[in-house]
Amino acid sequence: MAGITILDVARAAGVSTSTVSNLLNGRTGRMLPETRERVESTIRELGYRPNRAARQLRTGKPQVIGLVVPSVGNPYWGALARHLEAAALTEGYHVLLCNSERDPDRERQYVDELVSDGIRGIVLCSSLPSLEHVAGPLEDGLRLVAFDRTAQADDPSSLVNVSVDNSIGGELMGDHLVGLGHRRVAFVSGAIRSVNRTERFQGFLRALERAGIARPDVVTWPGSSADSTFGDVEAAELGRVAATELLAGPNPPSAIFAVNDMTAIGVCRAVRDAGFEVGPDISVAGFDDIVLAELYSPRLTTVRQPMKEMATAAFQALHDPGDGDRLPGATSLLFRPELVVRDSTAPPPG
Amino acid sequence: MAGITILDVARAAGVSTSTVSNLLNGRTGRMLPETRERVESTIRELGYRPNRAARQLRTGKPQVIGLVVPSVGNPYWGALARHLEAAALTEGYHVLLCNSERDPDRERQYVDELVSDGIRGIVLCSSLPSLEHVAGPLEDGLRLVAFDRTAQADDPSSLVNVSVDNSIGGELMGDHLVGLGHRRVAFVSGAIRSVNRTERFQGFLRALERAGIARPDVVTWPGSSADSTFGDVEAAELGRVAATELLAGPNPPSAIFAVNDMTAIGVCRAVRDAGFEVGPDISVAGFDDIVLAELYSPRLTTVRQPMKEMATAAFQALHDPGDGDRLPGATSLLFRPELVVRDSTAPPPG
DNA sequence: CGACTCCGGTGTAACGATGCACCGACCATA
DNA sequence: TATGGTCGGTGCATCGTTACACCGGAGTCG
Repeated sequence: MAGITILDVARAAGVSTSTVSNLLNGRTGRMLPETRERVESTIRELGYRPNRAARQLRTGKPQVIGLVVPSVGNPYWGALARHLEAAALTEGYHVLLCNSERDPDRERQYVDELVSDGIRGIVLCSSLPSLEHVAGPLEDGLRLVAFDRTAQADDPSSLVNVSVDNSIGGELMGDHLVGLGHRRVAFVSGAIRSVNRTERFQGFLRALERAGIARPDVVTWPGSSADSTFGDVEAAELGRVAATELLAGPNPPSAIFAVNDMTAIGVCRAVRDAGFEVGPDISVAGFDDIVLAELYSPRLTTVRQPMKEMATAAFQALHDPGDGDRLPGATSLLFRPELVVRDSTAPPPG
Repeated sequence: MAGITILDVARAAGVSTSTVSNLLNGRTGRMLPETRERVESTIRELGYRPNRAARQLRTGKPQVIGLVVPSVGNPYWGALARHLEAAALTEGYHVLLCNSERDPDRERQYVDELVSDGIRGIVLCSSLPSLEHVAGPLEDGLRLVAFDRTAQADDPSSLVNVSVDNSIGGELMGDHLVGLGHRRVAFVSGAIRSVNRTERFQGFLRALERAGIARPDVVTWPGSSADSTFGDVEAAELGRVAATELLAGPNPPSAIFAVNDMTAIGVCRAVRDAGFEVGPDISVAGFDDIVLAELYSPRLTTVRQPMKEMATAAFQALHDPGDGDRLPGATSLLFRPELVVRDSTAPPPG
C-alpha cells in the first residue's frame, strides 16, 4: 500500500516537495548533483510511486490511452490490444479497453467518456465510415489515431490514420495467384469496412489486369450495409454462403480471395462441402494473418499485417509531441503488408 | 472537453456543491424531491460528468479495475476481456488491460503498479501456481479474483477464485466419448496450468472408469515445466507432436481428448498428417470452446466455459462489498461447463 | 416559553502533485 | 559598499470532489 507521498520523500531527503517534484519531472537543470542523488536514493528506499490521480488532477493529463475496438474477443483486435499495450508500457502508459461491439452509439459514448475523463489519446477502430462524431474533441486537442482505416477527404485534420497498405496487399495476393497459374479467380467480401475492401480489391484487380486476366467474379454480401451488428463469426458464414454460390455457378473459379481470414475460413468450409479439397482443387486466400490462419487446416495463405509495428506506430503518434511541422491535414501511416504463402493455395488442377 | 465542474452545477441549480455531491453519491435521504429534480435536470442540461481523477484523489478508489492476462491476443483471454469490460461498464467501471506475456516478473510488477495507482480490484489470470506474491496487497484491502484457477490450500484468505468446474468438464467429455463407443482413448496435455489439467483429467478418468475402461494413455509435454514462456501457438504444436507419437504407437487410440482447444487443433493436424480423417477415423475433442472451435474444420467438439457468466461473476466479486458474512478463507466460484458436440467426434470406425 | 429534535441542507478542510513566482546567499563588478 | 546576476532551491495556490461537522429554522413536548 503505497501511502508514501511526495511529502514523505521530501522530509526524508531534507528538501522541499518542489524539489522532489522538479526531479520527477526532469527539471533538473538547477540542481546540485548531490541533492539529486540524495532525493533519488530516498525515492528508491521508500519505494515511492507518484499518485496518478493527483498528478492527473493537477496536470489534466492522465498516463492512460484509450483503445476502442469492436470486440477484443476477435483475435485481430486482440492482437492489436496486446501490442498496443506493450508499446504504451515502454513509456509508462496504461491502456483502457473499450469494446464498442460495433455499436456506433457505444463508440461515440466511449470517446466522450474517455475525453471527459481527461484522456488525451485514443486509438479508435471505428466501424463508422465518417469520423465527424469525434470532430469536437479533436478540435479541443484530443489526439486520435484511426486504426485499420485509410484517410478520407473529409477527415478532420490532426487525425492520424494507421493502416496496412491494402492496395499493395491485394496486389501481392493477385500476383501470387496469377503466378500459380490461376485464370478464373473470384473475390469475396462483406459490405462493411468498405474502404478496406475496395482497396484490397483494386490492388487485386491491378495484378490480374497486368497478367491479362479478365475481371474476376466479385461476390459481396447481399445483405444491407445498414446491418451494423455484423460480427466476426458472421464473416465466416458470409464466406461460406458466397463461395457456395460461386461454386454452384456455370464457370466456377479455381481460386477465391477473401477480404479477410475469417471470411476465407468460411470459404474453405463451402469448398469442402462442395466436395473439393482446399489447395489442390480450389485455392483459397485470406487477409490479415490472424493466429487462426496458421492454425487452420489447411494452413491459410494470407497477407500479413505487421501488427506489432502498426501498434507501436499508433502509440507513437499519440504520444509524441508530433513531428513538429507535420503536413497539415490528415496524415496516414501505411504499412507494407507481407504475403504469407501456406497450404491453402496451389496451382490449379489439370 | 467537459470543463464543467460540480461547482458550475451547484451555481446553476442554486445549491451548494455538497448537495450536488450528495446526490451524486446516493445520499438522497435528507433531500427534498424538488431539490433533487432540480439538480438532476441541471446536471443533464449542462452535460456534467464527474472528474474521475478528482474523485479518486478524494476517495482513494478509482472507478477502474485491472485485468492481468497472459496475452489478450489469445482468443480465450480476449473473450474474458470482452465480457469483463461489458460487466464493468454496467457499473461505470473501466478496465485497464495488462498483458503479462506469461512472465512472472511482469505479472508481479503489474499488480504492484495497479495497487500503487490506487486500484482496488484486479482480475488476475496468473500463470503462477502460488499467489503469495500478492499477499501483501491483499492484506491491505486489495480485492483479487483469480480467474481460471481453483483454490489452493495455501491461498491467501479474501481471495476469490473463479473457474469452470474442470472436473465435471472432463467427466462430460469422458461420458460423451464413451457413449460414442470409444474404448481406447488418450489424453493430451501440456505441463502448464497444472491444476486445471489435473482436474480435467481426473473427471475424464472418472467417466472412463465408470464405463469399465482401462486407464487411457496420457501424453504430456515432455519439456520442462520451467518453460514459462510456453505460449499459445505452441500449445497447438504440442498437440501435434503428442498425437503423432500416439498414432505411431502399437495400439493407437480411437479418440483423443486434448486439455484445451488450441492443443486439440494441433492434434487434428497430426491426425490428418497420419492419413486419418478427424471424426470418422479418429475423434478429437478440446476444452474451452474458443471462437476457433466453431470455425475450425471440422468443427470441434469441446467443453464450453460460460465465459460471460464467469466474467460477470468475477466483476461482481470485485465490486460488491462482499456477501456480508462470507465464509472465511478462500472462496471459489465454480461454473458448470457445457458439452458442445460438433463434428470432430464420432463413433469409432468399424 | 424554553429545551429538544428533526429536517434540509451548507462550509470547508483535506486528497497528492505541480510549477510559477519567489527568495536568500554568494560572487563579480563598478 | 551598493548593484546586479546566478545558483539552488522553496512557498503555496490550485486542480475537482468528497464527507464530516455544523447550522438555522420549524415543529414538538412538558
